[in-house]
Amino acid sequence: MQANLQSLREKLLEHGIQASAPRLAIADFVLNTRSHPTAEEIKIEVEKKMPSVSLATIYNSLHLFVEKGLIVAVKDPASDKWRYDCNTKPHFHFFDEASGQLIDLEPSVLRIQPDFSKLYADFEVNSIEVTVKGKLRRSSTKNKSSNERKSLDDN
Amino acid sequence: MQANLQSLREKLLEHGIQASAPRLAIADFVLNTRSHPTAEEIKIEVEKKMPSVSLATIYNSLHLFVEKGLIVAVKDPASDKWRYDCNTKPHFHFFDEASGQLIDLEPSVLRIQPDFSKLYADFEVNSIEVTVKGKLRRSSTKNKSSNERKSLDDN
DNA sequence: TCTAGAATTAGAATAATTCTAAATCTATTG
DNA sequence: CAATAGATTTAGAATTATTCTAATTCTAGA
Repeated sequence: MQANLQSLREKLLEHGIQASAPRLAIADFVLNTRSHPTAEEIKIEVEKKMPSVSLATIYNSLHLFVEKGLIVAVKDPASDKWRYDCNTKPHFHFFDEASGQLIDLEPSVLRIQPDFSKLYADFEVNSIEVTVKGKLRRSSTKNKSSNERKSLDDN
Repeated sequence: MQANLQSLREKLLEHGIQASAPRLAIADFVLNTRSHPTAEEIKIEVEKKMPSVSLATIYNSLHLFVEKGLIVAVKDPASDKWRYDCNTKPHFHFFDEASGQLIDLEPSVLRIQPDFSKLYADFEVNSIEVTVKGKLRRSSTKNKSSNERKSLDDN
């Protein structure tokens, strides 16, 4: 991540976020993992590079990132924690009831067809959130890579 | 509810739940509202009839009801609270971003078509949870009745 | 009526998040 | 380059929903 520190700074600026050392460290981790980390998990990771970082800064930064559309907050289906997702494109989530792991699902795995006359008569719809719950099959390829660092050309 | 106290007792028994005064009072409220109340809201209501009830009993009873399949727990999309839903049939939720209100949606308002080859290759699916977010239209009929007491023949 | 187990209770404990107020940093201006 | 205003960060306290604990009360059945 040393290599793309400059591009990370630019990405923050593009989103109207003033860069600072803690924000860069937080963004560097959260934008490059698929693991949907919690604030506490992000702190543990950021502390490795920046031992002085406080939890309040983690929360401040995450709130700002969410507000500016850099990342998305997702409520963990099982615990009372918020998780942070760098995938801001429309997608669904799979919740593995065995491990508690949250995994992104491409939009193509589900087609959602609203009955417009029923739904839109009463509601003005902004978003549709879908969480599929169940168990990961052990042989899954998605399974193996889901916690890895994102490759750089990935989005 | 005086009239159907006996049937309420039977309903608990059918679900393997031993009836007690607090449990009957809690069930009487939670099974007869569409408002998806929180534990605290349930306590306020139950206290009107039973001022001695403790929050611990509310939680104990709700956990038991959920475990026995009498009701369903739903995480509030905005706050950190659990809400309790007497509708145990498959359905979706609408979250009104203006009021914070959670409203049941009949399954017919959305058709969900999983791409079986993509989804079931990697995952064993137990449930699909859908929350539609947006704003209630002011003229909606659902809107007006959504917090009312359920009519008795309603499920 | 007795009793064992179940249910209830008050209040303490927990844990994620938010708040507060002081300290530090940073960008900009003179 | 120095001064400064505003932004950022920080430690630690506060908040809040929920869970835990241990004592008390209730209840069903012997």
